[in-house]
Amino acid sequence: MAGQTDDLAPALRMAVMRLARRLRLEDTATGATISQLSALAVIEKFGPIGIGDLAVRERVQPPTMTRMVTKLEALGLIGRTGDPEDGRIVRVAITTAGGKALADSRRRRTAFLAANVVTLSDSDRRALVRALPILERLADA
Amino acid sequence: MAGQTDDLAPALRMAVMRLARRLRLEDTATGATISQLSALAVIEKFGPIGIGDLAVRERVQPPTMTRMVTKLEALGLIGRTGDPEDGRIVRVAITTAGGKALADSRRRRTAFLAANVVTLSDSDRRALVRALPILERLADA
DNA sequence: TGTGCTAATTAGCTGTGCTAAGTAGCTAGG
DNA sequence: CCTAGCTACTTAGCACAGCTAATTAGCACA
Repeated sequence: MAGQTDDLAPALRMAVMRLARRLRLEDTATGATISQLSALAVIEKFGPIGIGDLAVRERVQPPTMTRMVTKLEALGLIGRTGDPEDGRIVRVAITTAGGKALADSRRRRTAFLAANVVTLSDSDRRALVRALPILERLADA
Repeated sequence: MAGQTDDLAPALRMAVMRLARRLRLEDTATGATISQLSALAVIEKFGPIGIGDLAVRERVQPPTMTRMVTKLEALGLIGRTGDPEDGRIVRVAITTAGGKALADSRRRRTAFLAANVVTLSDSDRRALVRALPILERLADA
C-alpha cells in the first residue's frame, strides 16, 4: 500500500499526460482546437472578459491569449469590445455562432471519452466521479 | 446521481486537460521537454526499440518520433543502432547519461504533483489510487 | 529483375507555449 | 499641465510538437 501511494504522483502524472494527448487527437473535426474551445468556454462563462484575466484563467501568458483571441474573432466565434471606462482593456464576448459552435463541439469532443466511460463498470465510474474534484483541485493548485 | 455520471465525460475531459497543461508548465528546468522525457522513459523500459514501435507506444506519428529521437540523440541521452537483421530498422537505446537525466528529471517533474498530493487527505489519495488504473485504461482505449 | 511492401526520414504546415520589446491609455507628483 | 511610471494589450521572433505528403532505403517474393 505504501508503494502505491509513493508512486502515485509520477504514475498520475504519466496517466494524465497520456490521456490528455489522447483527447487532443479526438478533436480536429471541429475546426477550432482544444485550446481555442477551452478559452471559448471561459469566455462564455465569464462574459465580457479582458485578455489578461482570460490568460490568467487559462494559465497562459498574455501574448498567447492575444493570438488565440485573434483567431477566435476571425472565426466569428467571439467579438472584441473596448472597455468604456479604461481604454487599455479589450473585452471579448462570445457570439451566437460561438455559443452554437461550443455546444456542438462539446457534444462531439466528449464522444470519445463518453464512449469509453460507458464501457466501465459502475464501480469504476463511481471511482472517477470521486476522483474528479480531486483532479480539479490539483489542476488549480 | 444520474447527473453526476452523465456529466462525467466532459468534466473529466476538462479536468485532465487542465491538469496536463499545468504539469507541462512544471517542466522547463530540465533541458529536455515532457514529450522527450516521456519517450526517453519508454526507450529505457523497452530496451533497443524501433522508431515505429516507439511511435505507436507514444501514440504519435513516425515523423514526430524521428524528430524527437534526433533531438534526444543530439542531447546524448540515447544512441541509434542499426538492426543487424533488417537494415530498414533503426533501434534506439538509452545511454548512461540518459538514464541519469531520466532519474533526475523524474524526481524534479514529480515534485509539483507530489507536493500537492501530500496535502490531500488519505481518503482523497485512496480515491486517486483507485482511479489511476481507470485513467490509464481510458488513455489506452 | 523488378514490383510491392515496410521503416525511417525529409519537407512543410499548423497550433501553442514562451520572452522581449513596443504601443496606447491611465494615474499620480511636481 | 505634463511627464514618469505603471498597466493592458499587441507585435515579433523563437522552440516544440503534432500532422500529412512525399522520398529514400531495404526487404521479400514471384
